[in-house]
Amino acid sequence: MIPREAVAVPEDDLARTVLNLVWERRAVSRAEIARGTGRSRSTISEVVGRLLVTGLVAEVGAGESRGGRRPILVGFQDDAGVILGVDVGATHISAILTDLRGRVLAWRERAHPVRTDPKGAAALIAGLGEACLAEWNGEQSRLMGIGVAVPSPVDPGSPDRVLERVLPAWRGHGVLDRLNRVFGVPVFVDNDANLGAVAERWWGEAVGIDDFVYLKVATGVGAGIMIGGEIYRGSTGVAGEIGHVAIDPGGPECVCGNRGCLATFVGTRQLVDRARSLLDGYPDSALVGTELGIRAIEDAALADDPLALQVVNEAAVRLGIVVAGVLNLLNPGSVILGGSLARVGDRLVKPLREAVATRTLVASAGASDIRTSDLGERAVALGAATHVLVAALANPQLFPGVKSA
Amino acid sequence: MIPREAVAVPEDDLARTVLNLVWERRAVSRAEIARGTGRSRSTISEVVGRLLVTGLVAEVGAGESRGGRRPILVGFQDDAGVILGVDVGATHISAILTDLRGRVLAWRERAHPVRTDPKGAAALIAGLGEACLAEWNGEQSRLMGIGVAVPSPVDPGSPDRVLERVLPAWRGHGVLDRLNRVFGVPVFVDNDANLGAVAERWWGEAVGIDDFVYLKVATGVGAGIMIGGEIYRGSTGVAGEIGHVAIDPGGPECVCGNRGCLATFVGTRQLVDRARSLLDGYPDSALVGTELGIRAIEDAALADDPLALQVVNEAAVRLGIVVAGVLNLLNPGSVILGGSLARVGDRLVKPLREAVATRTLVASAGASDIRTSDLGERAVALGAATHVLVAALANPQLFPGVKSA
DNA sequence: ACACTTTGTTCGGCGACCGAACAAAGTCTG
DNA sequence: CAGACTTTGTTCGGTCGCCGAACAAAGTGT
Repeated sequence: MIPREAVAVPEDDLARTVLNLVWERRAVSRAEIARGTGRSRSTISEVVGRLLVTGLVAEVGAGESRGGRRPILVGFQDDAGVILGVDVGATHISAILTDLRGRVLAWRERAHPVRTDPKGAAALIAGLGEACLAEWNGEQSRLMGIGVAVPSPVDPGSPDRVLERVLPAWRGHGVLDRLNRVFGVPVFVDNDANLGAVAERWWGEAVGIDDFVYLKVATGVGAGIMIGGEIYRGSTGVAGEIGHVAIDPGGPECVCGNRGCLATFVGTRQLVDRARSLLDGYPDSALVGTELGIRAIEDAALADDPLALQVVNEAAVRLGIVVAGVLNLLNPGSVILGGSLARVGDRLVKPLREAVATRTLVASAGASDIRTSDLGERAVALGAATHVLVAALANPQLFPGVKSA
Repeated sequence: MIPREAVAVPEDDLARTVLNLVWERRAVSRAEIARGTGRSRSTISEVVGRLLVTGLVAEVGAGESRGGRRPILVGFQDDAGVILGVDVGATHISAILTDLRGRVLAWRERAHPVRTDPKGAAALIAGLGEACLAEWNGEQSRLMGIGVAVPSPVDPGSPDRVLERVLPAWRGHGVLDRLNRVFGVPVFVDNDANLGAVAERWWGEAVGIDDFVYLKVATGVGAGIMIGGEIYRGSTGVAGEIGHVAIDPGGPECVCGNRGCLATFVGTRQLVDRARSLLDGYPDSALVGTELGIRAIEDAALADDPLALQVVNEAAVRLGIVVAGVLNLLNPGSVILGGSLARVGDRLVKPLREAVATRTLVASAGASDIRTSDLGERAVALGAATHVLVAALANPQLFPGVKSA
């Protein structure tokens, strides 16, 4: 529709600043932009003029008068581009298509043994992505980029686009290159917990919070650490890999070789095993005689089944030990619980808070509230897509139709 | 000597960049600066010209030819200003005077009951500062600013210059205002562990490391967290206050109300108490019959006294539990042990490393080496002074003789 | 109806920065 | 050892981003 052919908005610092301001404020007048950026109205007028032809912003009517002529509102065009987010989990793969405001345009999920069949996973990712685009039914050329979440650390030096040495079994399979070829857009990768944190920071419980920790409790346990509004990856990219924090010196041996790691107590497999071993003590539990699965346990907990609650409780206490350490060390503004276990809500958070209270200073514990995510199972895929949006807002060349001069 | 009267170098971005480059490279040609900053030689020539008249940089001879005319080296003048750093400890106050390269020009220390006598402390700080300046015997007008380390969290929103509500007993005593009035220069404040980390990052074991944790073990235990080369303070300023991490659910009760806090095991008081209770088991120890003090224990440990080594060992294991958590969570490039206990060196680090090894993933533990500081007892005061240097390099207006146009 | 505000545009001008040109002072080659 | 080539640092005219003043348009209040 709109002729969008490599319009010139180079690495223009001011144009980027204005674009970000318009995104944040959704619709804002040129005069307001001038005040917000400290530039003159004449300069802003010129910059906005260049942004208008990219289609990323548009004049969207008049605003309220502030005692004089009514301002022309310049609004960010959320539908100027779409982003694909992919969540590669241990057992499932899901894909999400969003606009530039994080709205979900399409979603697809499929179970897949990711670790043992990387080749099939690559094909499945492409397929789910195609399916999302087909469901959306828009022009494919508006696809800006693809974000991929992997259940594994990433290289902190070059977390972008590259990276094959993530999943050991995936080495050399060129999954990302393939995605790039199939869809013809840049591909970004990061750790799943990190991207869950991104989703919370932009659309969830952590909006406006610069320092917080996102705890993903699903197949495994991992933390995404946001510091100063940016993902913190550590010196070698394994920051937040808290599955192997030792919380019980006399605990069971872990695959990592140590004893009593958090991962020996919390995680899909561990909770199911624990529930099974408790079955005899809870003959009235709804879980007796069923095929035990994590989903069933979570559902049972939501229905206040005593066995399920006991399992959740124990997990909460174990998590609480680690969360207490996090609070004392990092003093985050918030701790957000995500992953499937977050579905049980207060049944997880309440005992966790209690465990934390006995292990932290009032000053640090009081400052950060602990809550569950409400983004649901799509959180990580949404975060993956958002990661691309963040990259584009920092470097508008990634937006469709915006090219350097 | 040099007429230095408010020469014009405003918030000039380029001038600041050039100044920082010259500081880093110590002496560098204009052409080299042009290459390093990406500006043209003509532009750099003009900027350097303005910097020369401030006295912060000077032409310091010719460099090696690279196949053509020999370059004129522009060198940073380390003695263009001096900075006062003050370490307000729990039992001692010390002051240090440094040049702009962290060289110690003078040092003074005195025991003082800081918590119970804030008024006297304020006078003592001023006195020690005056004494340092007198020993140095230079023009007082070259004093750029004062950095103060306090054994208490600071407000993350405004860690600069202000802040009285730090030490409860110090409230409203206007110590900083008084310093400002007496010396007529800006005063900056921060937490002691944070400033210890700053010292390590600029002059110690962490030079070139962006993400690391500094652990100060002295009267109490505290951590300074450096992330991306900047001090991380947390959402309410208590990040790094790890004294009350619970490491032993069955441990002794702590003043904070919880049980088994790190602070109940490690710290001057705790180590001395522990040594006393072990005396009976070590009749051959050199510490038997002496007046037990932390310094004596440290000295004994350095002489391989078995009792002292046992005390250090136990502390190392306790610290190791917390360090392991830090490594798993933050994956820092390094963990640096400071404070008086760091004096014992490998006798602390070796058992600590062992304790850490059984509690961390190979991936994170292997990446970050754990070592002791070699900055000694002056580390924190040095860091306080360095904090002012950092502020000045970010905002050259703070340098003497540099004013806005 | 009038004075006053606010918005958005036009236009002349300032200043930061660049590139070309040049002199000075080196190195390298035959 | 002379001549060709390099590199440095300066000078100088030109470009470009941004500003401020001025203005028309479109509001608000009395």
